[in-house]
Amino acid sequence: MLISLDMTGDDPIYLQLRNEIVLGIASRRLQGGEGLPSVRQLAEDLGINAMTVNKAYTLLKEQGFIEIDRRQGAKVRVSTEAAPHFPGRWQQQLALLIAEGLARGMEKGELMKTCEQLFEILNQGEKTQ
Amino acid sequence: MLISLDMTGDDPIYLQLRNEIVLGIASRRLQGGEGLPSVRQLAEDLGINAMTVNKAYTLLKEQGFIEIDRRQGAKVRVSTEAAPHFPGRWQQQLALLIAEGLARGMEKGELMKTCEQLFEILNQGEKTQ
Amino acid sequence: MLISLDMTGDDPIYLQLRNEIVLGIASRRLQGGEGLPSVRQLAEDLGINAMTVNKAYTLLKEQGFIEIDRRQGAKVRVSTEAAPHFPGRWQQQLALLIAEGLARGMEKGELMKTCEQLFEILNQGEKTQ
Amino acid sequence: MLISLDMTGDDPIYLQLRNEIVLGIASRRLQGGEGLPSVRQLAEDLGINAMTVNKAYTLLKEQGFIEIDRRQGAKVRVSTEAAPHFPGRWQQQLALLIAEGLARGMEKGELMKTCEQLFEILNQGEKTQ
DNA sequence: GTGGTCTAGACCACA
DNA sequence: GTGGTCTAGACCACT
Repeated sequence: MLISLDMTGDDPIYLQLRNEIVLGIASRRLQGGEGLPSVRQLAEDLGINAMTVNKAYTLLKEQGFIEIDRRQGAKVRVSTEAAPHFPGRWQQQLALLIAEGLARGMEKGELMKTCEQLFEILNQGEKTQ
Repeated sequence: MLISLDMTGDDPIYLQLRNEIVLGIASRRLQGGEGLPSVRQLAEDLGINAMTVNKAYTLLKEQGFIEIDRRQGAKVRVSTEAAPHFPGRWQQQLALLIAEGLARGMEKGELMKTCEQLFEILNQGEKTQ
Repeated sequence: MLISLDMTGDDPIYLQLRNEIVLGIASRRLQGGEGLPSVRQLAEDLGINAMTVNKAYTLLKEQGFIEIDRRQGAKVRVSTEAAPHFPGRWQQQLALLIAEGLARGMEKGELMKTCEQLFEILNQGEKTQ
Repeated sequence: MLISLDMTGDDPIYLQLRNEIVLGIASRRLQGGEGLPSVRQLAEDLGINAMTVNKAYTLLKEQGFIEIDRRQGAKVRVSTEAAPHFPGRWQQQLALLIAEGLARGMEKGELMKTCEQLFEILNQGEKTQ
């Protein structure tokens, strides 16, 4: 799976990495149960600090996207049960994005169509960026 | 319009303020053409520094949500035709949120329903948080 | 002659007005010796404060573009002899603009062509904005 | 690279600093990819506040002249392909300067020669002021 | 180490 | 009155 990071952008690297992995899981390029590269391996491949990768993995674990086994390394979580402090923050962010569209005069149909398209693209395992 | 800020959270105050105003515009609690409080006034009301409010206003101006008139202060932009560097970043963020839902096993219907509900709540001018 | 002002933009109104008049002189929509509207008249036409117009006229007089006669009002200066503190500042600003082009990788031919086109457009008395 | 600021003039310091850096890039005193001093370092060297330097850097970043890397600080952008909201404003300013020349009776040849000279001076990496 | 954010208080340009 | 700029000093996030 290709991971692209922008070192000069405003977003912290560990967040970019976390987001890329979430996108990978959603598009099933990363299957449930599939193992992730080790922290050191991935750090070397991406040319970044191991602590940065570790931070991304820890975040993903806290948010319920992956599981970390000290012996087997990290792997994508299979079934998704409860996820810590998920819905509130997520809905809040989604509401903000929708508000931005509304504030710019976006119609309901236009918004729903965009959401549906993005969903389909991800669900078919194609790459969005 | 009530504005609530979390001074202890991780999100910068100027961003929270910017977001609250965007939500206000989307929900029409702030009408197009309506004047916003002056930088100093709002800073005093919220108990924050004027430069912080200034930063939020400047950001909103750059993103096309408000206009700043040297004589009358800031006011909500009426017709939001021009949207500087909008769609790319916005779609990217939306795709990420949808991916988070997908990665947690959310169904398409569930997602679309959530989006629609959020849209309706905002469009009816009710408060979301 | 049409004068368009942007009340919400970043540039001060008196400067916008000064610039519009300079453009008018350059394109000969305002002929040498031609009288300008009185301060009060122009202020009323444009819907701005008379002091703002006065400031623009004073600036134009200081820079040698117009002459102000207390009895006859303001009129475009006919022959252009010496102009106070002109060349230094003007060359400096021109150098900065050219530098911006260079810093963005603009070629010499591209730059010269742009300058020539702008010159011709103005010299033919057509409107540029 | 020497940077001279006029603390008593009308131009904001952050703008003067921004302009000096643009001139430096255009004249290749600052090479593409070259690192700029850190915000604090430059502020101390110039005897100004760090936030003022920060504002100049942020502006240069938004206008595509430099990149800011959280790890290595700011550096001159190598390939300047993307130029956010560049041409319109730039042409407008250039047209105004040319109009000032025209309104003072400057001939076409004189203007073109001046532009060419300024271009060559910058392109040869010599200092203009 | 880096840049990003925030504060309290000041002065200035504009209208 | 408005926003724009600047200062000195502080704390935080990221790497």
